[in-house]
Amino acid sequence: MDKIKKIKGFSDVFSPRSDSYTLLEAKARDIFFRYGFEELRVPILEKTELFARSIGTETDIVQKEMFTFPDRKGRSLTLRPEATAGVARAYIENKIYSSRDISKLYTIGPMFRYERPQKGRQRQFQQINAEILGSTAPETDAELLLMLNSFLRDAGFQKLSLELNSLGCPQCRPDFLKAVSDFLSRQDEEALCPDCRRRSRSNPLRVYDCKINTCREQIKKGPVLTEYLCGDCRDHFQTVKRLLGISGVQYRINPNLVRGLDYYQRTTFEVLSEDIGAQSAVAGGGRYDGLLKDLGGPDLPGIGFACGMERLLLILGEAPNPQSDFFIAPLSQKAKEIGLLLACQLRAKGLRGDVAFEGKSLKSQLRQANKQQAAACLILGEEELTRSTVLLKDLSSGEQSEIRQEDLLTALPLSRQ
RNA sequence: GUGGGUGUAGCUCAGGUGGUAGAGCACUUGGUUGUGGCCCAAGUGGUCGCGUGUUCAAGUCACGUCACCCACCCCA
Repeated sequence: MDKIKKIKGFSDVFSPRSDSYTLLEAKARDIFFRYGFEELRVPILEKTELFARSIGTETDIVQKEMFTFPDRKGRSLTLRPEATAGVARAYIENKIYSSRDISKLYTIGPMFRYERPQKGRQRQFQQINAEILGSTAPETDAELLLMLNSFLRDAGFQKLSLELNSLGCPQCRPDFLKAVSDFLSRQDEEALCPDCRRRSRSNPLRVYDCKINTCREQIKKGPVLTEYLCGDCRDHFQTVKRLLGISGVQYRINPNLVRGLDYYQRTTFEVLSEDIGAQSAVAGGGRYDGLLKDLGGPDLPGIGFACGMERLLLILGEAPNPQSDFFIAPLSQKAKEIGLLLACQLRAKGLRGDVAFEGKSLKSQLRQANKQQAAACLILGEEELTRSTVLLKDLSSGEQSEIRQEDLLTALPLSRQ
């Protein structure tokens, strides 16, 4: 029989890696709670049209990166490639806006993109998402970034950098796009790389993001986005920058920061790490004021970010194995019963530990206890049973003493505090 | 979708010019009729990714195929 193997780009996560996820999630929940956010759980499967309409039919994500398939009745479904579309859909469908002006929502879970896997990129990956719906105030942008910053710092990330840009709005961006197109069409085609020649027609803004030196030289002479921002966008961007400044958040303006989802406007940002390979963005997001309306909802604004857990954990490295408080080594059949009952009592008091039921020698049981890094081994032999005691061996000092079973709890050394 | 790299024990890897497999770690047991970590000894464990070909003989050579990794692209 052939073994069934997992599919490309998916992974099985065992402890201690799985513990790292839990810990990171817990930190996010704690910070987000303090910022007044509420958790929203949305489906991971949606109608394909939702993503096509929100992310944009011409984007790479929709064109070639989605897990899309027909259901049993022939309707096209897609495993979500990002969270915002589903959150927006849920917000509209449940008319959340009718009972409150502002909604602060977060959601944590798996996303799916059909890409070639590499370091920091798998086909199923875990994201932490936060969205603020219903406010155009630049203070909202700043607050969201402050929260992201606070979460990342709390989780222990030091060397990350924040890049910021404004993409303008439907009033001013068309002028800029036209200027870019005009500029590119006036350039010598030979000066651009083949990709950029294609981009200059399909998605001119992307040319600004090209890493080829000759393209960079060319685009340096091109129109600058910030000079095309309308008054409102300029003020908005200015305020966001000022608020970040007075809050002590370090950031860098990156006028070439173009994001791959069509719904973004005005504020966009990415958080980058230098230490995790080519896929360096650990978080990213921006404002999407037109999205809800485009999805058939009310004309309300929104802003949000997504945080890639695998990429963050790449920086954090391996978590230590969890330790336990006790390991019970019974030396007879009867002792296994007593051991089971004692373990149950200790666990009821909040301690963690195992009982060995395999009937192995004391020597191998102690080896096992040591391997598990248990703080103490409780030996239950014939002599102990007749006296209703246990032999308590402290595994770090090696000292042991015989104590009464009812005194166990107070006598145990603790592995963790 | 396009490149490049790697597939040998549970893990990390050795195996000049072809002669059907090794180390370290891990695991099990023993060295102590009931005592871990260090040490010592023995033991378990391999269709050498898979297939075809060349050959008396293939882990080693050729072709194909699959998987994984890294990068491009794109993004969390």
